[in-house]
Amino acid sequence: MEITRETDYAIRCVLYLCEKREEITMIDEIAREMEVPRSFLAKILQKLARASLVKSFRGVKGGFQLARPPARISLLDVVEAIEGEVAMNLCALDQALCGRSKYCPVHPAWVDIRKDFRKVLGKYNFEKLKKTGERQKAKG
Amino acid sequence: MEITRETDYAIRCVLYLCEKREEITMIDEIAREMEVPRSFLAKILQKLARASLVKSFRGVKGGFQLARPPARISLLDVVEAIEGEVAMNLCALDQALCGRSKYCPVHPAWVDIRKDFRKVLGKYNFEKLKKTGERQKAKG
DNA sequence: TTAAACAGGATAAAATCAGTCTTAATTAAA
DNA sequence: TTTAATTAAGACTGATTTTATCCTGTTTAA
Repeated sequence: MEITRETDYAIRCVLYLCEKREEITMIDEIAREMEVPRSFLAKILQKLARASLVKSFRGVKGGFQLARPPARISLLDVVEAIEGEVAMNLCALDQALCGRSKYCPVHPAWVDIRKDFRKVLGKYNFEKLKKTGERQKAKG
Repeated sequence: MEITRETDYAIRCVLYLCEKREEITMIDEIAREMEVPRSFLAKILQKLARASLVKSFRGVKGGFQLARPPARISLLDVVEAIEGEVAMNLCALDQALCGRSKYCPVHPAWVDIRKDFRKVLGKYNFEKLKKTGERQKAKG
């Protein structure tokens, strides 16, 4: 049921890149600032890049940059970039994975639940999260 | 993000006990009919009993029985009986588990998301699931 | 008293998670 | 054109969790 630590790291990472909006930021900096192991973070950024959430630049002065505005990146985007398609039960993704499929009374429920979960996670974009963070900080 | 196989077994098990409403059913029968390893199922039934979803009877003629009507057992009940409190991020359960708590802009989101997820899972009770199953069967 | 059932703890194999390491490939700048 | 800085990709590894099994003890109907 929980997201993995990897996903948690990924979220921190996107959050950091949101602050650095126009700049190209190196793995080392993100790793240091967000307290994520550097080599693990490298893998995570690769996944985020493959999902087109960040752009990568190789070579000297290389690094990473958000691929679109924070308002257009949701928690769902990040979770699915790292963990693959969200679903509480794999049978909700593919009927074939559900051995007991045909007469399983729970199957339609899992399909609906998956839809609801995706909607909930999709509601939170990083622009919104950033603002919440700023309000918190203001309150002390 | 996914429920474990254990939880999946638990759901099948409750489903089976729903059919047997007034009877006391032995582990062996449930295990055989629901295709769940017997010794694993024994553990699962213990958890369901501790969560007061089923009643257990020891000794000769012992077995298990639903502790309340199917309409009053939800998917949330079963998932939490097996996996503990539902949450995508542990920080949503306990501020203290969240090292970066105070200024983490995502924290309030996890708390909301947890609430939504619980609500969604709570919507499905076993009476409803049973009916869906019957409709499916009728359609062939 | 006995046999049939569940309770609970110890143990173990398999899978997944959370990383590390090494060897490319790329690129700005000397 | 060489070099140093940077990411890309895959192999590998240790720790943790999942998915069980087994054994001993307790309860209870007959």
